[in-house]
Amino acid sequence: MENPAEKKKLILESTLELVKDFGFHGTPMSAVAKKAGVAAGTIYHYFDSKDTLICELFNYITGSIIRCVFSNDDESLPFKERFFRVWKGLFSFYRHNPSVLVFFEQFVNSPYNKYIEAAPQSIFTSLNAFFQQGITDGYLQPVAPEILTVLTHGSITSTAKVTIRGKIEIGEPELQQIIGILWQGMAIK
Amino acid sequence: MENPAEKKKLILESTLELVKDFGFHGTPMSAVAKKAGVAAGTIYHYFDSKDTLICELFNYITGSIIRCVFSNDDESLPFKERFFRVWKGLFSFYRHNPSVLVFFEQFVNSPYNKYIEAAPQSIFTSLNAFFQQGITDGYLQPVAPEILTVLTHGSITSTAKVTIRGKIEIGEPELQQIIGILWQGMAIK
Amino acid sequence: MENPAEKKKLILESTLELVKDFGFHGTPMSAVAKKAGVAAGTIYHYFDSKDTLICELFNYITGSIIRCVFSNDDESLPFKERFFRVWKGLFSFYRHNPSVLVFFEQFVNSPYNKYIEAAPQSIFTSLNAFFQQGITDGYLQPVAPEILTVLTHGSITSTAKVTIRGKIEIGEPELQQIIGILWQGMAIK
Amino acid sequence: MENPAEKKKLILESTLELVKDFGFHGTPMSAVAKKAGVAAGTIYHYFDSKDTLICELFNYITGSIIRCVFSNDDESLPFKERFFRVWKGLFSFYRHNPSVLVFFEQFVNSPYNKYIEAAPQSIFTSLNAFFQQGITDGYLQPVAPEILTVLTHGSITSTAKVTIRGKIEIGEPELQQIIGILWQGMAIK
DNA sequence: AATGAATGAGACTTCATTCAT
DNA sequence: GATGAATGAAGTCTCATTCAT
Repeated sequence: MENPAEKKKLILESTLELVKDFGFHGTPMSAVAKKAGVAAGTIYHYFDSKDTLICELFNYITGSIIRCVFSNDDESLPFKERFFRVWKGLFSFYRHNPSVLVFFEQFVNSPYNKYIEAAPQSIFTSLNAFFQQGITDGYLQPVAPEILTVLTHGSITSTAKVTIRGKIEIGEPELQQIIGILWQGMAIK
Repeated sequence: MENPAEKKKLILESTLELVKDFGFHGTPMSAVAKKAGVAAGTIYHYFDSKDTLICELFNYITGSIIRCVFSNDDESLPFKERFFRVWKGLFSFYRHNPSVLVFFEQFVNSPYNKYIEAAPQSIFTSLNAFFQQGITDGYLQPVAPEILTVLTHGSITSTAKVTIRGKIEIGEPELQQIIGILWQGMAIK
Repeated sequence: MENPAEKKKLILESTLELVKDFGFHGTPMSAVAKKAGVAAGTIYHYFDSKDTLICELFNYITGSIIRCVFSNDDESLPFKERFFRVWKGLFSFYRHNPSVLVFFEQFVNSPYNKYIEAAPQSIFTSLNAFFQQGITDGYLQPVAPEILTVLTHGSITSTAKVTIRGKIEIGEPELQQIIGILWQGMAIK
Repeated sequence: MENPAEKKKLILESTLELVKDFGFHGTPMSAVAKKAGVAAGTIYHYFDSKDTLICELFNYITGSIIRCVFSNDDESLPFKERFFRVWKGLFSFYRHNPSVLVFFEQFVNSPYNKYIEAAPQSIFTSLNAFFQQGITDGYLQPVAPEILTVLTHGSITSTAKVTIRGKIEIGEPELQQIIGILWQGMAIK
């Protein structure tokens, strides 16, 4: 924790956990400070304001989500398998990092979303590229890749949320059904 | 505005608009009062607290969403057409009532969601019944109807959100593509 | 309750009960209205303000206390017995009407006490006269009657309070001891 | 004022003065802050709530009253003189610290009194011990010491209150009379 | 860099009082 | 006379932010 970068990360992670449980407004800076084990004033050495902290946290988790997508993709595999792997990889990431999913959803549905424009990177950009390639290579129907991105990401987050809440039992067979429905609708033939 | 029920509705609608633009915490009771044209104290004749107001508003919009689903369905039509009509009806409703969509998403992704259990009605219940019937009647694949509900509602809200934000141009052809993808994946044959 | 005087009394009694349990500030006019079974506005037909209500209630209970003192006195009895009867009568009254005692003590120890000057009657006036007579008739030591009044009333309220709170067991023998101590100290010989 | 303990004390003393003049509800936190020369929010670093502040203030003045009793007692003196000294010491303390007396009386006669059970110390405990010793050593009549405590404390506060209000002229001779009455009633012989 | 006491604007809420019915 | 919805001033309390140490 002596490393400044480490301390900044510690503050971000603490905020992430708290926002999951209590929301933006249920998370005072004092609570972040306490969870991170630093003084309230210290946070302001790393972030200009609470809003800045929230926005930087969004960029931080966006990076982790994008890395997840890339780490699960393998261009040498058949495209159908790539699609299944990417879907399941991102689903698994959200399922096991519910605080990321909850924060992401809170952020994009809140007034903060106006800052998304300014974000240096986007989950959707990388997924768009993935689908563009699938279309170009003749595996997917020729629709706007943005549409496939939205449908896919929406299905992942929706499924992850019901799974996390435990309202529906989602096992491996159900996942196969869900991805299969999407694939069948999106694929050529 | 003379009718007490009207005034309560007026407060709910005012809150809905403000939450769309400013979020829960960006919407002080004083702003609700001002927009509704009542004194701050008056709100407390109709709602015990801000939390109560928020939760009642959730039930209020849930009712309007459910009515939308029912009003667009017509059991005498072919199931495929019913699916398209319900999807487009709900999409259209969200698209033209963005404050409902934004509030709904903020609510379910916030700590308030723990009060959903206690809600008297649910959007998902009515969609579940719709899909159960499609499965029973042999039009849809035999997967859990809850899964079809989640996928369908997720696709509607995701599409509505990108449409509202204007990032992607979504016209009638694109809608047909999107619903077509889902239908092709979900339908038998 | 149809009689206006009855309704005024009803409001006073309702206030008395509530103040015992919740104090002045813990007793909103709305609670008084509810307990009295009238509308909030109705109270203002009988009392100008909450302060007026509180002060009139003080006068109201002062009257009941004074009547208690007089009703227990009997000038034909020996003075010692009169003293014992008055003491026990007032003690018994407070003990069985704790709301009167609590209200009285709250009132005299609060900033309202500045209105006592304007009160039309006083408990102390009648007790002063009682003791003056005892002094004049040679039964009590020649000290200022106000002093005897204060000592006596203080002993009654103090004893009543500990009795009501149940912290000390006060039975008939203890009462005899207490009054005996006072009498022995105050009486001649 | 640099010492944190000093600032806490400053807030307590400010509250004490204000409550004397305006009562609990006549003393907003903003007034306490102003009198103490701190910001409103600062009070909440030292006390969880207004109720906590009031209760801690009760404990604070209880401590000062108990110290007064002890500082005026001297076990080497004859018991009668000890009694006179303790009575006059406490009387003098209340007389010159009317805010303590007024606060104490307001507190014990208010709904706050339910918190007295939880108080770490009590005036009555120390007086009880004093009287128990007087009984054991054969100077006082064999009645429950709690009774003597109640009578004595009641006589002190009653006398102090009339003195403070200036309604009766209480000089040294009158004090002697009052304590004499009590002593004569309580003492053996 | 780090601390955390202090600030004070502003949030939620209460409630004495009014007044149209 | 009676009602009770409506008012809005004022109260308690929170919390993002600052700054002397």
